[in-house]
Amino acid sequence: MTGRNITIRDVAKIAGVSTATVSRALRGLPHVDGATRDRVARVAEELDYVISPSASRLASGRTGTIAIVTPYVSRWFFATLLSGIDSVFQRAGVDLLLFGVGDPSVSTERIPSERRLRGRVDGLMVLALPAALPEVQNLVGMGLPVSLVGMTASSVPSASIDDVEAARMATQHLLNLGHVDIGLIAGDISPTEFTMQDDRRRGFTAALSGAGLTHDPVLEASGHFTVAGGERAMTVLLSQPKRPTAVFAMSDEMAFGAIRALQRHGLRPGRDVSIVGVDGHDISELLDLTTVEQPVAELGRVSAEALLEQLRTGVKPFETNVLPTELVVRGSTVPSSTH
Amino acid sequence: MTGRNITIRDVAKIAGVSTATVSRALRGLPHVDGATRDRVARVAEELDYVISPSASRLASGRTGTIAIVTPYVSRWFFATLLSGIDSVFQRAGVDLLLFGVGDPSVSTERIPSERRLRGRVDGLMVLALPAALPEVQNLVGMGLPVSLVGMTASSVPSASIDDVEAARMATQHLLNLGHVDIGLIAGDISPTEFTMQDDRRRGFTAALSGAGLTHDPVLEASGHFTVAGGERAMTVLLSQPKRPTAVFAMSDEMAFGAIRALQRHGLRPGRDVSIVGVDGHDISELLDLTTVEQPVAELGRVSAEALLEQLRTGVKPFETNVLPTELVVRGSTVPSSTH
DNA sequence: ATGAAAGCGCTAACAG
DNA sequence: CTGTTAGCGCTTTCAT
Repeated sequence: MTGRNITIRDVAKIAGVSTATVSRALRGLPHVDGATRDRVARVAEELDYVISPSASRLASGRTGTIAIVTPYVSRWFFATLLSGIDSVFQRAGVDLLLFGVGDPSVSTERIPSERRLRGRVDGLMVLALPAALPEVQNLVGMGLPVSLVGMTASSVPSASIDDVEAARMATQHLLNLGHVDIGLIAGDISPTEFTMQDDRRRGFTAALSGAGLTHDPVLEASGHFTVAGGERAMTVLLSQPKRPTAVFAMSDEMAFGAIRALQRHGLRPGRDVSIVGVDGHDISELLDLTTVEQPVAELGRVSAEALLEQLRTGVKPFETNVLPTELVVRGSTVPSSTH
Repeated sequence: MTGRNITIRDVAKIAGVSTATVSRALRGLPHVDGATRDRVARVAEELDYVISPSASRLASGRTGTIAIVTPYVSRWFFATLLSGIDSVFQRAGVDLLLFGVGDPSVSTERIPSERRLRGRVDGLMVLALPAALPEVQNLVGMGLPVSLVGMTASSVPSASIDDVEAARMATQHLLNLGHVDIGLIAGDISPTEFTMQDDRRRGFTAALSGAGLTHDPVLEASGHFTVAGGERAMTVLLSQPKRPTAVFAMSDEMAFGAIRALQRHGLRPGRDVSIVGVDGHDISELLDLTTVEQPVAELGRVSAEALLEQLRTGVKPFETNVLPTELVVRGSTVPSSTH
């Protein structure tokens, strides 16, 4: 449209300096005279000049881009993480490359290969993917700076919550209310290598043990971490001779489904069966669901900052950030009536 | 780690051809002998060679990347759009650059400037931003291929629903149930240039007119398109002498808030006040909310495909895709008791 | 069908 | 503090 694009050379010529100086001046590098810097800046401004990213990248070897590898992009937890991550990198002027890879228990083929990423990004963030998956291990081990959220791997920076503790808190809350027959809506029956799930189960059983109880397998059903799954799971639990008086759902979305199942059976959460979840989903307050809140956007932010740090200093922050969770009591949990 | 990166030259040398041929062969360009192509492919494979994106971009002028400019990334509507868009471009091997710009009525400074985008992306998608904003007009007018979702602009491809019709359907449903005192929970009081809102209001009033009614301003409150806002709006409506027997909320999230307000007042949606929303939010079924569903992920997909088409053929698809909406009746709307 | 060669626009030593 | 000079690794005419 407007003829040839303007390049660093145009700026250099008009400002009466070399391209190298323009480059230094515009990037805020040291060893540039103040007056020179100003002049260059002014000329660049006037010409509406922008550094060509492709050229800059080719010459410098840096991409100014990081990849985000996530199973889902639209589900609440991931979308919220994403917004936290986005806020950090946007401020830093780093571009985000989004890789939605789908449910890893269904297929892992969309997890980008090392080849796909190398030379394309300066670093990557991996969100709540099973660390044990070979594809994920490749990502983490490829030498690029990495930061994790909702998962951990040895000597890789990460941000997550203490899932054992979160589940323990939720369960302990039910115990404190006098419940004994406590049901569990877990994620998936198949033994994936997904630690989060194991951790939450461990917290659940630990709380029971602490109260001198043991987990009756009859009181457990799988909710696949979805609303629909939670509903099915609760329905199963309700159709048994031994009904739980309270249920711990491993996620709020499954708890939503459980609430729905109760309503379908003419039962009311709280009054008839107590329900507690984990997450602090947007909608939980609306549904009056007791839950253990985790600071989701903050998890994204913290992990993003760890990666940014690494990108800037070149030093790998060795840290595993564990953020606090909080029990928020609402109407879905009440004292056991047999109490 | 493994010494120097391998380049196109390595492949060329080993395959015994020129770099030009390697380039053609690997990109599937014509005028390459079948045998040659195979040999090159094999060598590249063995060497685990990948075209350097930066170099390729610099040389070709194409980026293989498109920008997504969206007010929010974590809110349901946008996250769902994003997943639809992502599915299209990921299959096409196009990278997504995410620009979360925040609520445009609060600040527009994060909307990327033309400078920030030029040379950085081959095209862009703009999601449900007020088309009248100067910053948005800049984006759309900068000459890059553009595709819109949830908004329209003359001679720019887009995908959206008929907001007038959606609102009309919702309102007509209430009228059909015998309601007369119908409240409106609108988005924002300030007259932004955001067409969606105006359209939905127009559909609302049109339906009323069709029934020989007029919209009483006393029955309107603003819900700011959020759950909390919807709750406040409904509370206002309930505290007036003239209470509506039914309410049309311009979005499901506002309807959720309205439901919550009803509950707080000891009222039940449906039985006491009928509520209908627009969106088809994930949670609507859970809350038994009657709503006019729009195909959100599909909107993203359709618009993404329009952009892809444009990128590939260079021809601008002139079309404004209007996708159908559907009234889904649930328990939150019942016949007027005065009927 | 293939090769030679000229860039793409910038950065990074190295000199000065 | 500033300029010179090689590239970065590919794509793309233009020849052959």
